[in-house]
Amino acid sequence: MQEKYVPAEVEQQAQSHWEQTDAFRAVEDPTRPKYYCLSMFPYPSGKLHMGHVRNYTIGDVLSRHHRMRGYNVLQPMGWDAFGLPAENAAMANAVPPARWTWDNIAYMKKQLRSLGFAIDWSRELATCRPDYYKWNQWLFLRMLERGIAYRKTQVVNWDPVDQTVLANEQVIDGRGWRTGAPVEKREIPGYYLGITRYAEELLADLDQLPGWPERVRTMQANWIGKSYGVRFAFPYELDGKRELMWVFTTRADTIMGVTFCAVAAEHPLATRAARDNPELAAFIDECRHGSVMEADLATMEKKGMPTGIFVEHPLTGEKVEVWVGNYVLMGYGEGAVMAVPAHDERDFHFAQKYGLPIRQVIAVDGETFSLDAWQEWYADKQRGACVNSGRYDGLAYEAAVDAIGADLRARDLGDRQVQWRLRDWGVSRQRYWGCPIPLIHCERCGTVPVPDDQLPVVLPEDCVPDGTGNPLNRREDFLACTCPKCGAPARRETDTMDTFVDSSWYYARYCAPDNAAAMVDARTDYWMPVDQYIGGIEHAILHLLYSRFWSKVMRDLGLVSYGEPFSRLLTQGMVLNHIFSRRTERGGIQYFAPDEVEPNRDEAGQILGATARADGATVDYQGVGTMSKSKRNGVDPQALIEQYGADTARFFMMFASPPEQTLEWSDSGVDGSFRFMKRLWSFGWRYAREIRPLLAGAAPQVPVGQRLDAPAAALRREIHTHLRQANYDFQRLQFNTVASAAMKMLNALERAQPGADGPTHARVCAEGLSILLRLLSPVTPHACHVLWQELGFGANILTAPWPQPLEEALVQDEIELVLQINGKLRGSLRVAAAASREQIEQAALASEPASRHLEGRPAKKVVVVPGRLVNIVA
RNA sequence: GCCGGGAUGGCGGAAUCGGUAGACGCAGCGGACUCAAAAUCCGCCGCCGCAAGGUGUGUGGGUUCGAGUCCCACUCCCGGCACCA
Repeated sequence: MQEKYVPAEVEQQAQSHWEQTDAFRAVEDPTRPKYYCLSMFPYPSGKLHMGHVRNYTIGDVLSRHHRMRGYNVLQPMGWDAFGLPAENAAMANAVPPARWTWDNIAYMKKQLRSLGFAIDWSRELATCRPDYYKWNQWLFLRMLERGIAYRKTQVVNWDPVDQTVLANEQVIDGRGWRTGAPVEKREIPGYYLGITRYAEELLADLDQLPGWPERVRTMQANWIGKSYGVRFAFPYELDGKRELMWVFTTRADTIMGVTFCAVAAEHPLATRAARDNPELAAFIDECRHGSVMEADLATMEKKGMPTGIFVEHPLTGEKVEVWVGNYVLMGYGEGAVMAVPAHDERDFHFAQKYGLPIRQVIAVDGETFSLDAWQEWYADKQRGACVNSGRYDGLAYEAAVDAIGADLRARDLGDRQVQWRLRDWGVSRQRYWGCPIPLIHCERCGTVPVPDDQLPVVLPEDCVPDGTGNPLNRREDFLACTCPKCGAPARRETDTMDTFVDSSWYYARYCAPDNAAAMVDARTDYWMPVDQYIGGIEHAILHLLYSRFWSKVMRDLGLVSYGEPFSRLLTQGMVLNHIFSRRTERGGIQYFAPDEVEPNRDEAGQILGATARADGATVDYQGVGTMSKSKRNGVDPQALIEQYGADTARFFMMFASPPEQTLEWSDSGVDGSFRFMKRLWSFGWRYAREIRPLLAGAAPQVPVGQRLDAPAAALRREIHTHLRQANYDFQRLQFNTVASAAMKMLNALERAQPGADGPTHARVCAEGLSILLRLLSPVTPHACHVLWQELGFGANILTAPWPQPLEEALVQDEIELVLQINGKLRGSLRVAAAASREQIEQAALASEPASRHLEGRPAKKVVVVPGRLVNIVA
């Protein structure tokens, strides 16, 4: 051991020890409690970013902590290796996505290793490897056999210039990111997975996930969106035929207030009406432009046009005009809605805009209905009762819906129905860098599944996308095949799967990564479900919901025994950084890394804009946002690791804020963490020279019943108090205060002057240091490993028992209480720890501040909070 | 727009069940050591005030002996919105 703290040497020593002893290989062992600790696997974007460091440090702290508490821990790692950024990189650099991806994986793996994570690398997987995605294909075919996977049309963003499908991310203000051309909506066929079949179970099982944050369960429940309503039809006669226009509503109680209906631009009624109405045809064409994103649809201007077609109100027979509305979606519900402008905000604004009638049918006592403004109470179905509704007048929401539902059913025009917001999962992507969908198109036999013994359908790895569609469409060697049914020449499907498929079951594959014959095996039963899953809050809905769905499908196929894959979930807050961008000449968007620009700030230091260092021209400031490859605002932790070492980087990430909170990145503050590491090291150095010799080889625990003088007892009490706090914080996953507790322990040990005070103090000090090193070892494992060994605490800190606070060390004779008068702090009170309420009251009333403030008057009331404070109400 | 979350000194954050607001750090200021600097160590450090004291947890109300914490109304910021991952 040397006096100076040199992180590179310390970390090298610890890491080679772990490697030589294969310390983190996880072996199934039914005699020990298992702990499967999983961090969300990274997309290999190029370099680790701070979000990764945060995520994987949290996972590593938990893994190492549980290991010391006696669990058989599995902490694997892999790569979410398919996806769009690889295609973008390919376009920019003319490198095949496969090559780019594997280079990134190699670099990022080196970075992960340098951070010293306790990962079982023997289980590493990458979703772009055929031995992994073979099982995506295999399970897809099983779903197809059972009708869980099926084909229907989907609406996509279409770039008319590049002649390609765009991801939502590639649409900026309704235009293609590369071409700047207005995006069109286009309907194309695709495959869907029937997640809605599991809606009821996905919703109900949220109650069985107490280890998940409440907010995530709420978000999922709202996303699944179970609602009770009525599906009913408006009859109409057109071209001599009697037809029905179906709608769904959760507000059937307002049915007598319907003054018009609205249908999607793609609705058959709209198509029919446009046949001899060029103006309407033009409007429908206009609706084809713009984005398919819900956020855009919700915020865009609501427009409409009458079709001239009238339908009949199902209860009154009254004529109701049908409009085409750009806000009605064909793919959601029936593609048609009833409009009750008096009691629906969107309908209200639409009616005002186009001068349509508004008919009040709900009244609330004491509230005045007005046509001038939308008011909140209109929408509250728990208040009010029907008016202007004939035989339904006076009925409240539930009763009105019941009566109206019954009347519709009697006429065969509708019934009560449960509706879900959740839609089936569209998994087809018109992209190259993904898992091929294992289907063959035969002229004679139609679409034919690839037989199991021909799996996997291997993706050729040498394509270079150029932005003009899927290059697989031009790969004859991939396309050409024979029909498995009839043997005739046939064509392969070129659509690939959504990358959410890859990430929906990787956690199960880690348990049996080398099984070439099956997707999962008995080892999966040992490790699953994941005991602790850790990942960004941005995955709170989609990834987690898809994984839950996939698990239930695998369970129903008899592949696994669990129905929920993740027992406990920690959603870490995002690491944010400033975002700078600029419009390109073609109307696209270009992002700048924060170190490529010089920010302009106002007097308060707020960033207003910036200039690019490269060309000195202005750049727009977009505020802070999540660190991402596409926005180019990630911070590479490499510099941090090289300058300070992995332990400091890890410690700082944990210390900076609690895991669930968002973290706005800033370099300052790392110095403090490095200073702490240096102080820890030099205290270890001093211990080795001054303190340890006083112990004469004795164990570093204070013997039970050992009498200590007051300063030694105080030091020991402080160490054990911080330990008790830290253990509590570990249990509630608040690691920033664990780091604080470690700092407080070191402060206490340094203050105590242990060497100068003889063997008793040395003993307390040795015990304190042994607690500190064990407490800290999950966070800064390298330095703790070396110090533990060099200072003679034991051979290997990984197998040391987790420290527990001792009652004997915590007892106090006297405690200090806060003294308040009328709720304001006026002093303090020292009392015996065992003092009764009466004794405390008397001591408080007799105190100097009490007599000063009471001036002889009797106190109205004295509030005593045991162990905390006394409040005298004057 | 809808769903979920957040806001505490110059900065990151602490405060466990409604009980001392600002723990632990960063930055800053003052001092020691040094020829000097770096490193290290000691002290000070919410705001107003000479002080006594007052005031203070995004804003405005409320409940309570006592509110960062509970209730009502709002503002701003972040995440998600189904093809970024």
